[in-house]
Amino acid sequence: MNEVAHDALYDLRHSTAHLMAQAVGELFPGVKYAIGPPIEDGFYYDLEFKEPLKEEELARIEEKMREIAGRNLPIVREEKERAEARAFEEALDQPYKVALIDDLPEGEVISFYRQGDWIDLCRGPHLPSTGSMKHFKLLHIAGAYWRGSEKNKMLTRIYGTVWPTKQELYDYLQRLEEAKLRDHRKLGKELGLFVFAPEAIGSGIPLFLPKGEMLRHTMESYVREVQTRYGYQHVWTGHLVREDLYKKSGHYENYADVMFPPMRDEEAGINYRLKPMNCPSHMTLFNAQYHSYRDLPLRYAEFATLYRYEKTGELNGLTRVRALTQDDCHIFCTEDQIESEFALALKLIREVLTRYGFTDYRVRLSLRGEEPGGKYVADDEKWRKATDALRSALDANAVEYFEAPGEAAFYGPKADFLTKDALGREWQISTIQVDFIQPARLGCKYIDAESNEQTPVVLHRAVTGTTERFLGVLIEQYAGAFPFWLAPEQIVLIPIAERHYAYANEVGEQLKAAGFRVKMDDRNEKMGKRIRESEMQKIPVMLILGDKDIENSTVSVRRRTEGDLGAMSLEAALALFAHYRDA
RNA sequence: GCCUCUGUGGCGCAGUGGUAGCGCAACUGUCUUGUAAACAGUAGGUCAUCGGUUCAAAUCCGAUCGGAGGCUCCA
Repeated sequence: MNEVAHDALYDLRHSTAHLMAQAVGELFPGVKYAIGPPIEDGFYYDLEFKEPLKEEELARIEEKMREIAGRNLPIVREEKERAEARAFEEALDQPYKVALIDDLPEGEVISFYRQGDWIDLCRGPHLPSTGSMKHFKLLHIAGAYWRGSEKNKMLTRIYGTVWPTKQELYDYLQRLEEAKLRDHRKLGKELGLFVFAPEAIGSGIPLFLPKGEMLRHTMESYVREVQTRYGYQHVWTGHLVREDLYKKSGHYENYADVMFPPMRDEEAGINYRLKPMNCPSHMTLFNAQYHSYRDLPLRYAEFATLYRYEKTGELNGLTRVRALTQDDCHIFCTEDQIESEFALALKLIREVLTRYGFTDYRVRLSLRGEEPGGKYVADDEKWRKATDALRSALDANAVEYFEAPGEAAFYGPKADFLTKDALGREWQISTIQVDFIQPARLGCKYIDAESNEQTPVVLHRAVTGTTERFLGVLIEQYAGAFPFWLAPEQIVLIPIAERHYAYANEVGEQLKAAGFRVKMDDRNEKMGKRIRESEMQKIPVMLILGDKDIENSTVSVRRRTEGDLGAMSLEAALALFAHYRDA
């Protein structure tokens, strides 16, 4: 959940959540209240209704809210003793509030806020009265588990937004509309990048059209080139793995239900799994050869398509799929090398994210939860070492981060890079993880300077994370208008009439020879129409070729969104495009 | 998986009880084009699927499948 600054806007949103709760209470007597906090851009309230709430009721609730706001009720704080507070909520038949009171630490003041005859347990603060809440809108209904646990009852959550002025509300709603226009699922269809075919192929498995695959290819080539430059070696480990390996590594215990069902080789009595992660495979590769301390650090990288049986409700366009391609890497090193290897991985990640124009990300240090046990491997000493190593590496590299207990992998803590999609949803892209556990479980060894066997530490690292998700977020970031180097079609040739086709082909061949991705649009359509469609397909450069160009041996360059750049020689155009490609 | 919403030709949409319509795309023809949409014509849909209510269902009800927004999960 996003932390929200405690300011005037926070109070407005918090108070509007109360206003909504009061309206709901008047319209639906007997409704039970859970929690209703302000969030980024708005607020919500979790409620338990006797009957399911229909979306069309939101308008009625809004209307009632306006009426209550119109009464301009003063909002008054009241404090009660614990026993009194508890008895009060019990008398109101508000079990969630009673539970919240029981959770409050001893000695804490228990406060309530009253507006008219409606009252709610709340820490506050709030606006002085209901009259100043004017510019709000209820957005949608969702289910949400009480206390965020799927073991608990599902409550009804109503989301709303509120702003100090009418203009700000309008602007916000406009932003939401504009965000929908850059939705990667919509753009993927419009630009012909990828499709889903749930009936034929299955849910959550994207199929890439030629332009989408060109993007994938460009992205992969680029990362491969960077990784090679940073001393990584690329490996390949296939798609099927014996199930036993995951029992050894600990993945089976934690993720059996997120793996696709096993394929059974009856004759050999062996179960195979579609590979859901690479670590055990890379460690098996490591174990296939003897290693001296001189070999370390050893960096195995792979672009590997993994299969995870994500629950249907969790699938989301390209950002959450069942077939995902990770640019995964496992760095085998000594404890002494952790910090320098982390720094190197960090440098690589920053270089790549910068190339893609990603500046808006934050770093989460994902730690083991408060309560040991659960999925986490129990070895306090190793966790302490791994956590210290990660923290000091982050500090040494002056990385700003926030800590998130309970977000670690079962085998160790991680530094995750999070970025947002068009709708403000946060997605993990890059990650660096420290693992003292799996190498020991899988028997990884190297020989140290004194000829003794040692267990290496493994850093898990992904740069773009998964190609599919990264591409999804990238499409939204650029609104489908990729920079020249990434654009699946970089240059489109538009010969004006049939007699210019031969010249256009000649120009096209020279551009292709220079390594550019060129498309010929020689359809029998008006030039204006072909320009329009190229603009909408977000092709960065258009070359118009007509009588004047043939006569003067030129090409007429049009840059998308910028318009006509005029005629120039092909040599000048090639130099210009080379400049675009490197920019 | 859970809650709410949703499913009409390739795409975007209209049609709330009397057996489907528009725009774009496609196809054919005419036009041979100088920087964001030439003109005319043609073809294309068992209204997601299955079942029910009704004289009659795209329309009402139920189930299933898919999609969306959340929740949970995310090696």
